[in-house]
Amino acid sequence: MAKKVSDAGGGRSQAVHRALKRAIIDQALPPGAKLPEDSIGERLGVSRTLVREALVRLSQEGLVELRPNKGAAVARPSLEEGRDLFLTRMALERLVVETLSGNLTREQIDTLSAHIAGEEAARAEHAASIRLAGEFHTLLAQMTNNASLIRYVNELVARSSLILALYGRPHSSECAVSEHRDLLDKLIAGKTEEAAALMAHHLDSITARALLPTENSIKDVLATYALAEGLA
Amino acid sequence: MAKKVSDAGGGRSQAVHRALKRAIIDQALPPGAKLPEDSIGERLGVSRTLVREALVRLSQEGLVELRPNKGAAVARPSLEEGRDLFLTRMALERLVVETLSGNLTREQIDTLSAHIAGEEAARAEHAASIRLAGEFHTLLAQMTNNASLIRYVNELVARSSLILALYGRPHSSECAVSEHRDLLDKLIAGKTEEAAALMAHHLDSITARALLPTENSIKDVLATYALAEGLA
DNA sequence: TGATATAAGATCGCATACAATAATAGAATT
DNA sequence: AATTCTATTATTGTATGCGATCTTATATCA
Repeated sequence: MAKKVSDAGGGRSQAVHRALKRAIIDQALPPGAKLPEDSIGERLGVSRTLVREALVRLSQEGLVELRPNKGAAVARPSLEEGRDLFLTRMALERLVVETLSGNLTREQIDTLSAHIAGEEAARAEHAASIRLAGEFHTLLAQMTNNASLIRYVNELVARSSLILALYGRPHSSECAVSEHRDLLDKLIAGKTEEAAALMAHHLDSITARALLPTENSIKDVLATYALAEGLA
Repeated sequence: MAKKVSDAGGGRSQAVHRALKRAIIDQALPPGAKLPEDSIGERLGVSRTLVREALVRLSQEGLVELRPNKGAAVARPSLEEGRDLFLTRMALERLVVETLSGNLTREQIDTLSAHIAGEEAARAEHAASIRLAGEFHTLLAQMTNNASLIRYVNELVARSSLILALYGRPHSSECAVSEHRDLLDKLIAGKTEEAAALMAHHLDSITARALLPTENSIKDVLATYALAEGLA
């Protein structure tokens, strides 16, 4: 039984997929970045075929755009798409919360606590902080053991990083870690409705920090001019 | 500008994807059916490459299973997956209802009414009836104009047909058409909570008709034996 | 000089070829 | 006859090649 050269498990196409996905989420490949099959394959040591397969998968996940005859690029979701995405996230994460509330095992609680601690520790590093914040949500989803739910939450969280990259404020640490802590407390206590409300508020804050500021800044700009013109 | 030979739009791979998807949903390709790349390609007049691409997409949608080195097959979701799927569907379709309630345009109402009429008309034909029932839900989702929501509802509705094929009762016309009618009425009237409740009940019925009967049938079988043995 | 046309290069769409793995059938052994 | 081993065949995994399409640079004309 000859050992495979070097395969992180599950076929080399999946490896390419994971590599690209990671690069996109970490914003090493920013929204809009061109993704030529040749160069990627060359860089990763695989043929265009496998890159293509990975790109198809990524496009299905909404992380890359596949423009016919014009090549693939990292997706640049519109503001409307961003809004819609967070609405959908809210519906699904409410289900997550409802499923988990009062049903967390000791082990799960420890895992989540440890993760939150990790978030607090990594507060300084911008890149890691973003990733960890997202992982908290996927971790919760994971614990529901609901395959569809897990898949969709994973996808939406991944795409959220694109939204934040495009429209998020530079300095905002996307998720207030304390909100994660509070949410966990409610989940442990089995206060389902309070937990759901917290999750809603939590996602709303993220949305507000990312999507609304654009509108606000317009208003701010106008306010400045209004003042200059003596218009209240 | 030479015209393309015959392409229903958007690349031939997508055409293969649509063809297979349709065949799966119509249950022409039942759950578990093997999907060899070259026979499909031969039949559809394309190379394995394109078939492969379509299969990858379908696997991402949860309609086919991609067993490494062992070929693709139409997915055979477990009962648990079925349960989870309908739970997730419920969360998303609740959002659909909330979004639409009281906001349907005259045109949309007409479209939906016409569709329901179509469902009533096709009540006899088993295959068409299944498809139309699903399309009612995707039609509703479409009207939200929420891209993520649309995609996920489409996916889940498609997969639902697999669940029903596997675990559904032979004669049950999956969706009671009257429930669609009632739901539409509530949506028009803007009675959001009632509409949501109706949708929940509607999906619950489907679940019950599909998932629970398996347990019931076991009981039925046991009942038969019980009778034969003079028990109960 | 600026705009348009045209040719060169890069990149994609798709088919095909070959290697690797699994499935199958047949022979040999017990 | 049943079972294991082996050879054959079918099917998948991946790379590569060629024609088509897009992109760009260069040249031509107003």
